[in-house]
Amino acid sequence: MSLKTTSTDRARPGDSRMRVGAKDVARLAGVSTATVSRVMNSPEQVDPDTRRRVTEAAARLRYVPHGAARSLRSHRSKMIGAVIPSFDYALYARTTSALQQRLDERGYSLVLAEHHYDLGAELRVAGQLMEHGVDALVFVGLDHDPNLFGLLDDYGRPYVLTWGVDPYRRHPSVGFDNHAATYEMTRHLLALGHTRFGLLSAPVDGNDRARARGAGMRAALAEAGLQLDESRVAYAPISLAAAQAGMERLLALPSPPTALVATNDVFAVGAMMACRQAGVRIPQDISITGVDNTDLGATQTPGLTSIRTPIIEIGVAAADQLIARLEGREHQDFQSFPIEIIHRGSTGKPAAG
Amino acid sequence: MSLKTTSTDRARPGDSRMRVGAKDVARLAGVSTATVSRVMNSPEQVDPDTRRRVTEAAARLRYVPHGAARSLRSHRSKMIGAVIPSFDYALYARTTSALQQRLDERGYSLVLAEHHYDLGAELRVAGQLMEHGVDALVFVGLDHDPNLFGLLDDYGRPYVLTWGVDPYRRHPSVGFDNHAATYEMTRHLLALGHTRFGLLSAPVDGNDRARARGAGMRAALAEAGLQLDESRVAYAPISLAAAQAGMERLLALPSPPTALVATNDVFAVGAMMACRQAGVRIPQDISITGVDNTDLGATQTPGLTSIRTPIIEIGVAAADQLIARLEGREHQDFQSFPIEIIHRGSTGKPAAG
DNA sequence: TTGTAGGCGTTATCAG
DNA sequence: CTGATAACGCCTACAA
Repeated sequence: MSLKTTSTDRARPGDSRMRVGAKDVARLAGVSTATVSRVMNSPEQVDPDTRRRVTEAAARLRYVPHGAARSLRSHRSKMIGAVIPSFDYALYARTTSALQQRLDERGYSLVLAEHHYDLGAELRVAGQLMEHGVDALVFVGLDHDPNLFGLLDDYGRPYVLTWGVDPYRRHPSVGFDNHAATYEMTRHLLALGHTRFGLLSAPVDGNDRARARGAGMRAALAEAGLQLDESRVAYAPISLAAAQAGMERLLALPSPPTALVATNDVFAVGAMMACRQAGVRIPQDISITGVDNTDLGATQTPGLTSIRTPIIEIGVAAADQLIARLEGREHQDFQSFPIEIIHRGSTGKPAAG
Repeated sequence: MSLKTTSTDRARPGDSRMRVGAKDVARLAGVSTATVSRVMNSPEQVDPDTRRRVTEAAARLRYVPHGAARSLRSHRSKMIGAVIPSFDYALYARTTSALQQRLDERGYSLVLAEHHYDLGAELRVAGQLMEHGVDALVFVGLDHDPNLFGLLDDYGRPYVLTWGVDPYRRHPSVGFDNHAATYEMTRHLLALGHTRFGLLSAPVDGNDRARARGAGMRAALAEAGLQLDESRVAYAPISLAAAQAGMERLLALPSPPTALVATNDVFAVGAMMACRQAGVRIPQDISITGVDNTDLGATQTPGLTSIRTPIIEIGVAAADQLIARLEGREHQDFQSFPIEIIHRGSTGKPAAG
């Protein structure tokens, strides 16, 4: 049995463990609870003098409204749910940070869940967020368990997909063109004269971003009459060590690539490490490119050529869209932000011969 | 009387906008709502056959319990709140990720807020989390607005401070010895023969970690009969650019440091960039050390000597402690994890003469 | 093992 | 502009 002070002690003076409720504020201010509620939710409807009395009483008692009761009655929780692959990954962390800041400015809180690239887990945690009564939901990517959309439909509240724009316009989404990112990058490498390409990618299953990025590269190659040799493709979960291991395999090939496209900066830096250890010079022996333009890549020697993606913009736009929808204001269901190659020292012409 | 569409109506196209409630499940399973509730919350009290019927009915109707109603009645929301400085910062993101994973395993969700190093904002968002009815709270660091603890006391629910251990044992806390981190690092640099030290630190106001790390360095120097020249100290907000600017100032001094202690890896890498641009060689001209042993530092050339801090352990321990307290199980209020120097190429003996 | 019934604290409705 | 009152959907005694 617990030795904790029990709630029966609350009768004792000075040990008032009772929660302060609207009723207490109402009594102190000499009004009804309805008026207290109005002061909290639509102050303009209340006489300034009454309002002041209530505000003071609330402050004096340190009244904190009971969110659950409010949600139950009003069907609004002032919470937004977000399900992301992992925020032990700089990108999603930054987007999520932007999202949270924007929500906070508008008086919303963020309930966050990860799924670690398991779409079944994503479905499960999305259900938990609905259980908590979030007013709207944010997801990453376009690939999801088919049941997710049924669940969302039942739930009947706004949601938005991020980091990609649904080409079929079935689901509101904000992001950028993942396909174009690697397409442009590959064009850049082709222009430098490369013909032997390698690809370091995240597993594409359930990951539309990785899939689109791989496709973008292949499209650019096809336009140049080239085809990606599948033996020069390595898949790895997003971690430096895994990327490094994948790159070691590519370097050990009889004729390794002279240009490596990594689908994100973490992979690119892992590849750089493998090159350093193997004595392969960048960019003299191999050019390496990333996507997302993170600090990790920018601070390498040489600096990593990468694609700047709208990491912050996505978070802000997602927040703005959802809040606009919740408040019945105008909004855009689909938004695609521009991207841009950032040239640094990790790319160059292939070695002659 | 309820006007809810019954389960037979739900096939009707387009009209099923009514939320499915326990009542609907009860009707379909031929039991009372009390039994539905029992199946959800204490299944072992229900006859296996009844349980199965209810479970099936719930699945069929895709019943999602209404968390707000549950919270209101049961005083448990199954949500844990965390307030962190920023998760656009790899460290806190990783700790938070570990925290979230652990909570998820135990059936809790995470409500997250940032304060961007503003203790007033921290107090405010903590109040919001309480409003949402979180069952417990996690904070970063030992420095907080004095009113925060009053608020927490009113709230009467568990909380834990992280990334430091309260020396006075006033507040449950899990972390490590920030003072020791830079103390050990400075000893290492002293042993290499350095005497002219620089410090690159976060602003110490309201940031006990930064303060303790600065103090640890000064303590080691004092033991060696040295004193840190305040002109060789630069303060910067946590960003590469700010750190770089701070380091540029130190490098421009008449006699710049031969050893730089940065209070975290981001600062150290910013300093490295400033050195590269200024043509200052690492470690021949200057040794640089970080704290936290992040990928960012590990992948630099040369690799950054840093202190491994218990980033993951803190998150797991915080989750475990709070859940144990919520469930009335045994737990440790105070936990300090070990740290360790990771030697890489960024440190060496000072140039002769 | 299961059902009945009341209320958690707030807000929406309606009347004054 | 303000007050009285009835839900919101669930859980928990208590009774059967």
